[in-house]
Amino acid sequence: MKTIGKLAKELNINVETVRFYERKGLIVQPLKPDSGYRMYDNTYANQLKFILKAKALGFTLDEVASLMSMSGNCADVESMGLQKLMLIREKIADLQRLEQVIQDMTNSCKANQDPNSCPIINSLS
Amino acid sequence: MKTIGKLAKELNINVETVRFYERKGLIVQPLKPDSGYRMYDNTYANQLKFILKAKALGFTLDEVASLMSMSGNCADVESMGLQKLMLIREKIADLQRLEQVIQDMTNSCKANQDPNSCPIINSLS
DNA sequence: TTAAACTCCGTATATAGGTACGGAGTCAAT
DNA sequence: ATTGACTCCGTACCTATATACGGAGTTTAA
Repeated sequence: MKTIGKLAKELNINVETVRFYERKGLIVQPLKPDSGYRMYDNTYANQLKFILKAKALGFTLDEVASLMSMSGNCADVESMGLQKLMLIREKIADLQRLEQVIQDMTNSCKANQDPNSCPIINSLS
Repeated sequence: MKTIGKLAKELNINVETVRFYERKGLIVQPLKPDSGYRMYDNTYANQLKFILKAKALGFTLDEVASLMSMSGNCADVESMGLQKLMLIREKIADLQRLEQVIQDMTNSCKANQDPNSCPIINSLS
């Protein structure tokens, strides 16, 4: 059993973040003995690690809450994963289009002879 | 010369957005005759189109302000474009790694026989 | 035993890029 | 002349994800 400070330090996150996740309903408020201090056991650490990993995969906190409430129903979880996958692929495609446009622009800058007329500015104007 | 409402409609943006860009310093407040109404000429429409195009390319409003203040100095503009290009490429690489991870996860869901144990949840736990 | 460190709670602040509101004044069409 | 649409301004609100603050109570270590 550890206080919120120890827990946060162990997970390398902020104390306020733990309380924030509690307010968001991602974790439940743990028992608070006489002192009024929250006391956490390892199941809390594991839940928080789950949250952090899912977040790192690009799931929003609301989505993390959903994942946690699915209690392992594989079809539901897979469906959410596939949905996220589609979004990721769309984002990649968008960024690749953007990459092409900006690369073309900067290339025409390189080819440009007149330093006071910029092809990028011109193509935006 | 048109009022803010006509201008906004022409550009398919919100009146409040025009005022917001003014507050941000992206455009200057135009002359206001007796009525107190802002009156815009075409140079404003062109400036706003510039802003909208640059925004669509992923430049932040602060960056757009910089671009506009460079007054066509091509080297500076090119440098900002290259910087943006690097960021875009990093984002693409990040997303592609993510894509791989989530795809592997959902694939192992498909291969999973037990509907009450989910490989995704397990790998997050 | 006392001082430092920690925790409590509610609320405010931050980012980016807007959107919404409300009361008062103005313009345009009938 | 009136009514509806438009504009003014300042300010509050929105999303998402936290972080910061302040005053009061608690624990811990020297």
